[in-house]
Amino acid sequence: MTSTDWLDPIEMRLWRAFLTSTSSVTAELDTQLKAATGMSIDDYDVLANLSEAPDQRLRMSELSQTVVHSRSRLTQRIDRLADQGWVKREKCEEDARGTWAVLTKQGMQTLAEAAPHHLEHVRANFIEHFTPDELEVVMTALERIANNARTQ
Amino acid sequence: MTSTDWLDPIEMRLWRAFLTSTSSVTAELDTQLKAATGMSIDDYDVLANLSEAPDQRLRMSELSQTVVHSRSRLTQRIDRLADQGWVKREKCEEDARGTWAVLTKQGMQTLAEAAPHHLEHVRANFIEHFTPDELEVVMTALERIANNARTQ
DNA sequence: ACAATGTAGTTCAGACTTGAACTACTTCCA
DNA sequence: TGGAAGTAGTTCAAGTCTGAACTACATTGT
Repeated sequence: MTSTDWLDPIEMRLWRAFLTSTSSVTAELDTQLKAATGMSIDDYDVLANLSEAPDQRLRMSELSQTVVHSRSRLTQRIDRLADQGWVKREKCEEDARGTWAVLTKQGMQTLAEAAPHHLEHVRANFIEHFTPDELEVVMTALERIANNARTQ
Repeated sequence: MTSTDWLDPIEMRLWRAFLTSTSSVTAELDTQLKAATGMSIDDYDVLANLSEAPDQRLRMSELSQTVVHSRSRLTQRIDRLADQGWVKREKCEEDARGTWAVLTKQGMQTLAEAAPHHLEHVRANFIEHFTPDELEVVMTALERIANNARTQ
C-alpha cells in the first residue's frame, strides 16, 4: 500500500497539479518581479491590496488575513515596506490597540510602475493557459476554497 | 487608474483566488501535518515523491524540479531529512557528479503513518470542494500550467 | 588530447518566516 | 466598577530560504 491509496488517481493528479502549478507560477513571477523592481510577489500583494482599500489603508489584522500572513510575518513585512518608504503606519483612533497600514504616495507610484510589467507576466504564466470556459470554472472553484479557508 | 486595469475583472478574480486558495490551503495543511507528525508539507512532498520513484530514489536535480525547490533549498531539506533518518544520500555510479536521494525504510514507515491523516485533510480542505465536473476541468488546466512551467 | 564550456551538487552569509511570549488595550459580565 | 477573558500588534530566537560563489566531474569541439 502506498500513500496514494487514500485519494483516487484523478484526485491525486488534481492535488499534485495544484501543488506544482502553485509553486512554479509563484516562483517564476517572484523572480521576474524582483529582477524588475526589487519587490517580492508578497510585497506586491500587500501594496495592491492597500491600493484598492478605502483611503489606501487597512488594519494590520485585516491585511494579514487577506494576504494570508501570520501577524508577526506581516509586522516584519510592513517594517521593510516602511523602510522603503512605500507604506507607513498610523495609529487607529477608534481602537487604541490598532494600527493602520497606509500606502504612501511613493508606494502608489512604485506599484503603478510595477503593475503593467507584473500583470503581463501573470497573464503569460497563468491566465493565458485557460480557455474562457475553464477560467470561469476554475475561478468559481478556487474562490470557494479561498472563502472556506477564510471563514475557518 | 489602478493596478487592476491590466487584467479584466474576471481574470483578476481568478488570479486572486489562486493566490489566496494556494496560501491558505498549504498553510492549513502544513500546520496540521506539523502538529501530527513534526514534518512540513514540503518534507511530506519529498518523501511521497521518493516513495513512488523506482527503487525509492531520485537524483537531487530531478527531485528539485518535481518539488519545485532551488538546488540549495533541496540540499538543505535533504540534510534535515537525513538527520531524521528518513532519507539517505548515495553516490551515483553512472555520473560521479551525481547524488541519489534515497528513502530509508524508516522514512517509508513514517510516510505510511502520516499519509492517512494528511490525505484526509487534503480531502477536507481541498478535494471535497470540487464537483466531479469541476475536478476534471481544474485538474486539466492546472496540469497544463504545471507542465508549461516545467519545460521552461 | 585538451581547453572551453556545461552540469551536479554544496556552502555560506544575509534575508525572511515561525511560533511562543509579551505589552497594551478592550469587552464582557457579575 | 472591577477583574477575567479576549483581541491587536510587536518582539525575539530558532529555523528556513535565497542566490551567488565554489568544487568537482562531464561533454564538446578542434
